[in-house]
Amino acid sequence: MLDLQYICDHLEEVKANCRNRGVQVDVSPILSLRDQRRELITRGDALRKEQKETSGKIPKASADQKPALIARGKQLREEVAKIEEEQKKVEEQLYALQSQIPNMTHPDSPVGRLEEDSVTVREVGEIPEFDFEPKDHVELAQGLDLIDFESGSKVAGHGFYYLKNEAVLLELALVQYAVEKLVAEGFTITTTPDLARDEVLEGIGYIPRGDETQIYSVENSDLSLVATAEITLGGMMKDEIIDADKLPLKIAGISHCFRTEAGAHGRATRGIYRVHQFTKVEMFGFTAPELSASDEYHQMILRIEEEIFQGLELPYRVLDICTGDMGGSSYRKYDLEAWMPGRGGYGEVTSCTNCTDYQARRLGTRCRTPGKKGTRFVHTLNGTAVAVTRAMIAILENNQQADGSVVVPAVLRKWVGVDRITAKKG
RNA sequence: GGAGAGAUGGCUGAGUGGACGAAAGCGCCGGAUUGCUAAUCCGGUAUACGGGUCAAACCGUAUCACGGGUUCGAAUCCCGUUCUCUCCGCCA
Repeated sequence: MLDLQYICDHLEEVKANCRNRGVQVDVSPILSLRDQRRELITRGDALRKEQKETSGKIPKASADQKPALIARGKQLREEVAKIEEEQKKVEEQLYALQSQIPNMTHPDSPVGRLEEDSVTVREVGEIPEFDFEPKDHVELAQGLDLIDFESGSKVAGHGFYYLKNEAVLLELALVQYAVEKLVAEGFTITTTPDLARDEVLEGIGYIPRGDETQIYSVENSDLSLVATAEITLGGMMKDEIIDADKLPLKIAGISHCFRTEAGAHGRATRGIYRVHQFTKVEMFGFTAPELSASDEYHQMILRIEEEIFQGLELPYRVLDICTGDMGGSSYRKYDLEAWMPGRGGYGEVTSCTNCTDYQARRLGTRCRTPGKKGTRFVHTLNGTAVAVTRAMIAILENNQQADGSVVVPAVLRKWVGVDRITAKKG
């Protein structure tokens, strides 16, 4: 969330930003709530001061002074309790309101509401020309016995699948390839929990429970299945103070991602484009709280994402995501969309976001500069290295041959073990 | 899952109802001193919130895992939660 003081001092900018983002929230009450909070704190502090003084006098007081002091102490206790309750209520309202306000936006982010308002920064790679009718990944997978949708549905329902045969090797290869790249880039790699506490989800900006939620939650617990390792990677530093000279922290994680995809019915539901579970290698960053630092990190993540797809020899474009299409935490966001012949268009394969201090404030992740007083909230960033299912679609569809076989990208062959995936005999 | 022990500042660790934001040591910062890769001595060294200020200084409040309770008063007593450790069970 945004800083309360910042919101109050920049009310018009915040309101304009909400409009650009397509977020409907009445920001106005925040000023009076802020003032109410301040007054309650001032009054509470004064009462607590008297309370301390009163109770401090009691041990030294004479026997006939004591009853009056104790009576006053009791009275003060009640008054303090009342004030504290009021303060709690006001702060809850403030928190609820603040949580609805999205992050401020990079001045260069395109303003718009729809996906189409995002701006293509560049297109890289050759879109393949086929001298035959190209298949989509579902048909290809069927011909090559790579994905078992029927068993997936039977066992877990629509949106689940079994990868089989070379598809399994391809998944492992993609993960290995991404990890190898990230290690070379100086990331600390992790495998993260696939579940996380609701408070961590909330800190990152997810709403774990409720009608519209994208999150699977575990009953009778405060745990939810993670939608991305962004949650668990960001959560690592919850309530931590990091030495500023250790920044940026470059951490990556492999996790499964679980999404209910509520409300997404009918939208690209074919195949493994939109599924309830997939494997992903995610980059995360904690940087110094300066835009120069987080911008630089953001560009680095984007470069790595591009290099990963260039290495796979897949055509893609980079989108500068418009104000209306980014999440609440985002200050700026780029997507990579790979060409997917089966859809006859581009499909999102990665995404990278600079959240500035928006997530850090709620997570309580700060940094301290040695020798300087105080702490500041760090900037956080996240980006996809490889989302396995999406990358697999792009590989299968772009690398398909007239005979239905699929050429394995050269960089993955050492793990897949073959140059080409062909139909099984028999 | 069962039994027990524990959680104190950057770290180690004392503190079992009032004089405790908290001893001591280490670390760190500043200074003094000594001809010697260092030692010694002195001083300082948390964070958040509110007020205050151009900015500081400063003032107040809170914080001894977290949340509640008892009490005039809680690091200290009681309850719950989380986490850590030890032993047992189970298990990959």
